[in-house]
Amino acid sequence: MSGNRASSREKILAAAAELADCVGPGNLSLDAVAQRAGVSKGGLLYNFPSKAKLMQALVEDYISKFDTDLAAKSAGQHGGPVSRLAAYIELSAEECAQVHPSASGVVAALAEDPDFLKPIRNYKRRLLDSLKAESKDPAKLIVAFLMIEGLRSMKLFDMDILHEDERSMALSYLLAEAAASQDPEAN
Amino acid sequence: MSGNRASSREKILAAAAELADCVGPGNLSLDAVAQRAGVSKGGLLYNFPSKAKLMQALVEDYISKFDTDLAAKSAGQHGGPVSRLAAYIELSAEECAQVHPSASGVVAALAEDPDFLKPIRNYKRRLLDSLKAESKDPAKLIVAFLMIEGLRSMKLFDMDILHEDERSMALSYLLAEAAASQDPEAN
DNA sequence: CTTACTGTACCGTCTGGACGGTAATGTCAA
DNA sequence: TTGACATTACCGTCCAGACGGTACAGTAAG
Repeated sequence: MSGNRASSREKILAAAAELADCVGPGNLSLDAVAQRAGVSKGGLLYNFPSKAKLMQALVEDYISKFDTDLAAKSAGQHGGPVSRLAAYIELSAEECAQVHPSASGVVAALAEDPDFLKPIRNYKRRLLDSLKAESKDPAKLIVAFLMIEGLRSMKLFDMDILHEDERSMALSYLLAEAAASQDPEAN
Repeated sequence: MSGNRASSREKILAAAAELADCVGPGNLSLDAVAQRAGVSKGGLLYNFPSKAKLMQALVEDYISKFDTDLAAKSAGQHGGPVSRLAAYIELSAEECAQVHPSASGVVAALAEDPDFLKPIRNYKRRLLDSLKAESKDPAKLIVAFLMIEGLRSMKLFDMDILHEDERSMALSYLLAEAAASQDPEAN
């Protein structure tokens, strides 16, 4: 019955993200995380030797999950393979539709030290570059990318002011763009 | 020679915003703010009876400055009066061009407690509604609004990954939309 | 014997904020 | 004009509590 290293790690990461969401990103304490995760503080520090490492892991975990999902969607997990832009748009839309912002841990990392977000910055830049390479209309790509960024930040920072019809309007615009960029005849 | 209440308030607010920018939003302490502002901690607490009030003031100050600038630009401070959408786009662009993110205090408030951002959410919703009332093409308004939101969040959270040509591409797209929404013949 | 913890005790540091003081600036009656 | 009192705007000190992190003894499973 004793510990499974991997499952403890995940429980702790999940607990940290949830807590950050409900107590506020700046008030994330190790004691609280340990309690929420159902491990002792000693156990927490056994898995993550410092708070900084926890934060780093939170961010890396978020990125790797997003990247895995993106690859799966792009490869055509349900339905045939789609363009990466379409996959990116759909995935972002799904993420924004979630009730629990899955990236609240990321915000906690920001509160602790903005540098923790550097991996995300790098990931985003690489993603944008790879999308650019596949796109025929860079201007429209930038428009779509910025819109998604806007949508995501609103959700993440609990600033979502859009009505349902406004959001669906934005989404249908994005998906139409993605389809156009994918299908040579649509232009 | 003794204190001017108003100037102390402003010095403190400015110091808090600057500090939040350079020490990280979560590490904003009253002592540090007091030192930076050139007042004692007691003096700080006299002007803002608690940290929460400071944060609130930071956010309100940011909103009111933005709103004042928007009104001035819209009324045609330099050049004739422009549409509010055009003014909004230009103002946001200027804000994003700044080296010092003028809203870093807002991020500090977020770190303390996400609820401090509610006034901003309300302001944004009202702004969007008023722009909508003036717009002939709500879909394009939403696109523009989301793009600006994306641009702003990137700047604010130090996630600005766009190259110069990409940013200017986005800006020229936005300004073209603003002009089109203003000038009935351009459609 | 090792891995993966639990649990407790503890330390040094930092933080918000309460508090008592005080100099300068009004206010106002005599 | 002056003295008495009130208010404003701040200073400097102090403190209880929270926090990150360490140390270490114990334990249950494989």
